[in-house]
Amino acid sequence: MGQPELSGPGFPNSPRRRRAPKGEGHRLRGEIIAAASDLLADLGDPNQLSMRAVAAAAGVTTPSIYRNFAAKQALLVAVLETRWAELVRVIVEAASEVDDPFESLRRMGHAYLRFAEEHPGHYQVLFRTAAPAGITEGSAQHPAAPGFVVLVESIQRCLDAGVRPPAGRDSTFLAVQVWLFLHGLIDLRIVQQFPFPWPPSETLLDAALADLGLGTRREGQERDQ
Amino acid sequence: MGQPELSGPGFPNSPRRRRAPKGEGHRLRGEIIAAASDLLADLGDPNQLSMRAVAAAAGVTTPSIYRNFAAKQALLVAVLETRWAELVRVIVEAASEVDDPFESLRRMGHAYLRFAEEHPGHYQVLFRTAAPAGITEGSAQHPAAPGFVVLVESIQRCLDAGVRPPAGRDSTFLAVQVWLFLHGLIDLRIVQQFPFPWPPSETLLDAALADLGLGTRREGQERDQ
DNA sequence: TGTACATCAGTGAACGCGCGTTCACTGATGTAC
DNA sequence: TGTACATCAGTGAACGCGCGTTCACTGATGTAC
Repeated sequence: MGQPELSGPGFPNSPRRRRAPKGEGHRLRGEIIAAASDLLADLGDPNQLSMRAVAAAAGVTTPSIYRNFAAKQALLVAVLETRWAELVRVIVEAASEVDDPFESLRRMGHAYLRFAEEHPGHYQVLFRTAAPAGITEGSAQHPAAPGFVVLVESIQRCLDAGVRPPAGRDSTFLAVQVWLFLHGLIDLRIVQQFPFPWPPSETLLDAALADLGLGTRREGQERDQ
Repeated sequence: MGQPELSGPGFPNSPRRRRAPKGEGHRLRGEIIAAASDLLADLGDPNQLSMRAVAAAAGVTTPSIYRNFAAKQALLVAVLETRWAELVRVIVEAASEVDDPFESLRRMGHAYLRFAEEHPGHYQVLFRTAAPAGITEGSAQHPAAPGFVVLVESIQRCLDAGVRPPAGRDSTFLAVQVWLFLHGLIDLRIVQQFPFPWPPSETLLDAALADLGLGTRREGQERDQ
């Protein structure tokens, strides 16, 4: 019982999409980005994303996409920008939840983990797609830059609180260490789903922070010089 | 001047491949694996590898591949097996170069880094391709297993030498930490070529080992209990 | 030593498919009179 | 208020391409006699 759902463009009796008022054709643009983003969340690979699938998900025929995006690459760039903004927003929010710099850093890391767990396809796409056109070697203009800056600042606040890091490490070096560890964990465990009896992600992250002297210690503090 | 090189199957005047003696058709099998492996070293993505390209690189027409491999997937599995074996071989060799457990561990890590730097496409493929058929959740049968075991043993030797690791960590946990860090570094820096002013890889690795109490220290040792 | 024949490694052509993209078209929306 | 017309968001059909795979075939290798 229940007809298979044959509707949308391309199917018999498909109702034509109600066309947008003049000058507001760009409304569809947002819907296309959202549709492509949703599909990428599952696929995790831009090569697997077809313009036909995006069109179908947006409830539109394929050529309609080309009114809003010159080519597939342009659509991908637009999706990437929204996903980067989302990731940065999530970790900045998490970091500003509390005042204690160590707890703040910890929450950032956990938020980063959670983003990857909840949207593995997006995490993959963020790092696996060539940087948007116009962004070259310098890291300053990369959409990841604001997020990394927040991490460095968060660690600097811990250092300012009196932590003595291992010899010769500044906040940038420590940020790189934290980021690499988190990325390795996410990529192997969540993205590649490498079969392995992994310890809990939170345990691993907290251990890594503790090893760098950035853990949230409740006793035996050596934070004061 | 100089004719464009039009030779090989499919081109005019192409010399037919000299056929192998009877019963030795499997000789071609090895050449196909080698050709596919070479191509993957550059591509880093099995989806980008075409059977036509493999055939051309092996100096043979496409259908010839199907005498040796039932399908593309079977060829990929065969390539993966050779690449995993190579990676394990390289790190085992590096670890056995010296007796000192700390220096041995350090050399393993550097060998792992070097493999990824020299064959980024292969490193990518090892972790990005679904495990060969028949290998499921248990990690024991995964081709990476022997390599990981060597890492755990190497770290255990350091612990046996008297190192006190951070509270409650055993050699397996420490091995996971080292591996995740290395993988994160390799994936972001070498595979994804993420634009960033990276510190030298060796510096990062040595710092990570030192943080875990596994560094090669020349003075101020606290290894003895 | 010579000839007829079976084997099977490798070939050339073609299959059906999904892809990104293009094109001429349709018809609701909005405006001019 | 009513009608003719311009605009342009969205459509349906098709393009050329590269892909994995299949098929009937070719012809050198090796063997039987």
